[in-house]
Amino acid sequence: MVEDETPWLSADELHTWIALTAMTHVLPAALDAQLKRDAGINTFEYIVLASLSEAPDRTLPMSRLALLSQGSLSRLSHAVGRLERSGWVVRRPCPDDGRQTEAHLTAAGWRKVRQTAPGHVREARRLVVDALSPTELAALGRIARRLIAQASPETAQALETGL
Amino acid sequence: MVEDETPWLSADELHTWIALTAMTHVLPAALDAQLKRDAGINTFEYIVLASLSEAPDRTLPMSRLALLSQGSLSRLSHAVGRLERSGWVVRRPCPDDGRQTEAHLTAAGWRKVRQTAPGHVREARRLVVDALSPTELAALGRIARRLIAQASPETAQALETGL
DNA sequence: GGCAATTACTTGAACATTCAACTCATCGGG
DNA sequence: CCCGATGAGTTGAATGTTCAAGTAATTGCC
Repeated sequence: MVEDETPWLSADELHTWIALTAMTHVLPAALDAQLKRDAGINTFEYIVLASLSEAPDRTLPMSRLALLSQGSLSRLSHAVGRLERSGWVVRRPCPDDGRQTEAHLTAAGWRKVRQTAPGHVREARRLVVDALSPTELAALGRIARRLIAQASPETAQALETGL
Repeated sequence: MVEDETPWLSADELHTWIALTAMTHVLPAALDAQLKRDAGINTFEYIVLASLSEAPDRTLPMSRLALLSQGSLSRLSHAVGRLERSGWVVRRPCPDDGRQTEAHLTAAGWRKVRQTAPGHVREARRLVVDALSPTELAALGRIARRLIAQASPETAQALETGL
């Protein structure tokens, strides 16, 4: 605990800071609410389903899925458990490597994604993409990538490569 | 469910969207981790303590505190319960209105805030305020307020007035 | 070629948040 | 002045997330 200058924020900085924290709270909550209301799943589960739907053979090993969905393996394991109980995903041992488990999107899961995606994208447009000018949207993207690099270099790395 | 054009995102829009969602995930997580590590409390509890510390007599009715901290009354009630068990807050009936409960920051709670705030602000600077140019920061503030207005008009309203 | 790490996951308990139900106080007609 | 509606808050169960511990397969190295 070094005894340095108190690094308090200026009025302007504070104003922005408050808006930023409110945004990081309100935006995910709105997306989550839309998904729960219209599809009965939360954002994380949606991302899992969507990631699988875009994978070759609609199948991914759990560890790769955890990277794509930006969640811990434990969180993913619980979530896939729920999705499995709903009949949207099945788990099976990976042929190549006995340690790995692969998650596969079922036909019902595929239908679920197809049904759910449009509403979700519509909400993303309404809340963000169409609410800003193209210039602002691009600026937001640059700023977001900068902040991610600062807060979580691993995530920044994953975004650059893993797309 | 209207059968309109599929409203999918362009590559650029998608790129920005992914960065934005990653940011709204990674930034709160980093702040939360710092507080848990250094102070043993989560962000919500910190905001509650900080709000009380700036209130007249370091006291606020629960409902006002819920507004300031942007949480439900139930969430607040549970959180204040924890803070009370730690000895940082006490609850007492409000003299004017028997329905209300006021939360008051104890001396220990005041010390806790004083100890915790500098590290939190330092992290806020490191992750955001000092990571962007003043121009970018201002732009981020404007954009954030716009998105809040879109996703949660009540919150936008609260930010304008309730500061 | 055996065994100590490491990798890939799962599990269950602890914790936080939400949701619905409930209590208690006050307000506003009739 | 009483009684239904509203407001303020609490509570407990259900759900989701994290955390620590555990299992099973595989790699590396001596």
